[in-house]
Amino acid sequence: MATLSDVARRAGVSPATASRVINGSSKPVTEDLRERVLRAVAELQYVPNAHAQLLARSHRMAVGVIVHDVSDPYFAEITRGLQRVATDQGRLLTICNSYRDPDRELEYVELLRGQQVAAIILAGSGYHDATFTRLLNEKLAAYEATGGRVAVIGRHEHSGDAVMPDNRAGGRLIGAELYELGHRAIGVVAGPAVLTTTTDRLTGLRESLAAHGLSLPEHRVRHAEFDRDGGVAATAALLDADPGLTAIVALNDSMAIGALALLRSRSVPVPRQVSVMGFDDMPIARDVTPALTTVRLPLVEMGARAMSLALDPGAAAPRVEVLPAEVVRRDSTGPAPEVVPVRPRAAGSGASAG
Amino acid sequence: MATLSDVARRAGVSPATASRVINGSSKPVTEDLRERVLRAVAELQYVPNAHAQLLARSHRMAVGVIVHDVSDPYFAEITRGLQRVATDQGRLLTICNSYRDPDRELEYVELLRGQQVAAIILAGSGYHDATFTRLLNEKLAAYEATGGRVAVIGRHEHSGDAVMPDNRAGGRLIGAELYELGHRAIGVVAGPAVLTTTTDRLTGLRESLAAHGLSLPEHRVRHAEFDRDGGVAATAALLDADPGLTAIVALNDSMAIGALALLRSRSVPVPRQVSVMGFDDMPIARDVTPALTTVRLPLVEMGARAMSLALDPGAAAPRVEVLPAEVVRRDSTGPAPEVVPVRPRAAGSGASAG
DNA sequence: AGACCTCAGGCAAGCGCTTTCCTGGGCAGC
DNA sequence: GCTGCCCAGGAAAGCGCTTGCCTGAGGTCT
Repeated sequence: MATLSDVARRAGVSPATASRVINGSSKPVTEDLRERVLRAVAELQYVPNAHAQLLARSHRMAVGVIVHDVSDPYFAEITRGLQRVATDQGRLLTICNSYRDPDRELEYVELLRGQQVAAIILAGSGYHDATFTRLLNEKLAAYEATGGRVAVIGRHEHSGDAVMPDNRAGGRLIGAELYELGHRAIGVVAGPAVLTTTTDRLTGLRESLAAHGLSLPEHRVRHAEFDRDGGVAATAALLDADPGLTAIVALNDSMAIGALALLRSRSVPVPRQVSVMGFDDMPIARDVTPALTTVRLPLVEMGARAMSLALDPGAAAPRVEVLPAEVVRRDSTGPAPEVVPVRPRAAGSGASAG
Repeated sequence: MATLSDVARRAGVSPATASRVINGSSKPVTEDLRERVLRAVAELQYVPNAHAQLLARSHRMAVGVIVHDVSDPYFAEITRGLQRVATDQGRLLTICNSYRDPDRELEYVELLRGQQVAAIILAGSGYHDATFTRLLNEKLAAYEATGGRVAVIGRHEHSGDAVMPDNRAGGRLIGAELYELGHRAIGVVAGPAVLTTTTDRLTGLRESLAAHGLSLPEHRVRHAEFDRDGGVAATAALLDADPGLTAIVALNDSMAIGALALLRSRSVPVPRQVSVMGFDDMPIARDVTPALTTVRLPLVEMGARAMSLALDPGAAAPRVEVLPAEVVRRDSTGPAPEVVPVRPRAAGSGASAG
């Protein structure tokens, strides 16, 4: 591997001059020398050692991101937003998948700290786990104490800058929507109970149902993995225990897709017999059949905002931006069977604010 | 930021000893000192500077991966395979998205080289572009000359180790399948013509149709972006020009989903009036309606194999592993209308090897 | 009891780069 | 013609870590 000294030697200059030419330093270099250096670079196919540069330079350019899983569309969208702002500001992104393992999340905080990133962004639900939360906050505090910046997406446990999707309001919207359609027997396909996202959404749903004097008994809430197969399993359990359900709420779209798959396999007509609502509005939601009614979260925007917060030197007080959720009506919901709906519905699949 | 010297000073030992304790060096350290060092580490929340370590150490642990877009399920699956093998061998993965921009791909090769990665893996279609190919090969050769390892997935332009999905054979399978079902008026929803993946699959399809005396006129092949919206656009163009088509082949599943969406919006029954076949077998293919008949590629396996090749010091001769494609029959294909099918089909949605 | 061996621990030389500070040559000014 | 200034280029000091080599204390063998 060619080094800067090799280049300098070949060009007949000092490493200092070579460095200045290569980095376009403000210090002027004679045209003649500049050319010789550039020729040497080309001839040797020289590429600077990024680690040596980082070690020698003072300022850090990279930003670290910890998500549950980038290949999950929810995080893919958020990452798109993060990426956009980062690229605009000439920052490099290091993306880490925790695969919903809190320990791995802690490890990644250390790893990113070791990589000297300028900021760390934590995306995705927090955990109901006091020990973990304390440990995480300690590590983040240590990082911030040495000048690192931290921003979180959708986690209340951290006291710094945050972008918060309004999960609870989204849950309320679902309750209102289904109540209005006449649904009274509602089952919930929920993600792991240990995730705050799950409980927030559930709390909102409960609140709006309670406002109408309805409660959500425990046996009508089934927890499973936050993915398609979890949705299949939870829906099956729900239906087996309670065949009379007229609506199923999945606490994210992946689970909703699983729910639809199970209902189809059992030949349950959606929405004629059972309505299904999801959460997140991932891109695929419009392409399943029936197209999924869901609660939209501005995922790309959330990523963009979080990155802006992280890169902006920042006010003294922590900034918290709450982004609203809205209902997107498509074809997977309809009036509860045997009940006159409160409000007539169009058959189309257009979206509208909730 | 605490440094190793800080730790050493606080523990009352030399940096050398501290380093040995922290890295679990083979050199023995007295229990007493070891404890003091570890305590100092904890108290200072010390995390080693990864760049300094990489600079000081000789061996490289990270592996670089360049894909078109990880959030595309095709690459997400491949990445899963890469990740698995990398993790097993204690390697860290740096993932770069080129977003199908050849220039960005070149930049990333340099970037990864600068990061001193042990290997670079290029996943995703190559380009029909001689200049780019030459440039890329030059850069890769320079990297390999300094001990770097390179493996590619699905690119013939590189002469080293490679994992090749059998795109051409897959194309042939599609042709055979549709011919057998009686389809004679077939349209193709294709990705960008500049991608070798597109042309390979198309070539295979043409070959099998030619074997039956059929040709594929240019106006029945529409090129667009390799995603859902590209599928919508190309299918619309296809149908407008030729309403009598009985089958549509999409050269990947994302486009196929777009095709299904467009057909639904025009109320064209699938597969009764038009059959649709995809390519890749992404996970979502089974959850759209009708479930998508497609050609399965062992994506995870491809990633795993590529990583194995890249990490295995390697034979002198380049190793090329060709992985087979197989048809997965689901519900989006059926006999051509007005034609008695060559072979009767079951109504179920089970998958079976082709 | 003396010579020798063993082994824990420290010294210091890098890894490849950036950047401050210094040097020495060329020029203008007096 | 001499002093002083300006400026391009170089020397060298790190950045934070690893590791080969050396040292000196303790133990062993005769």
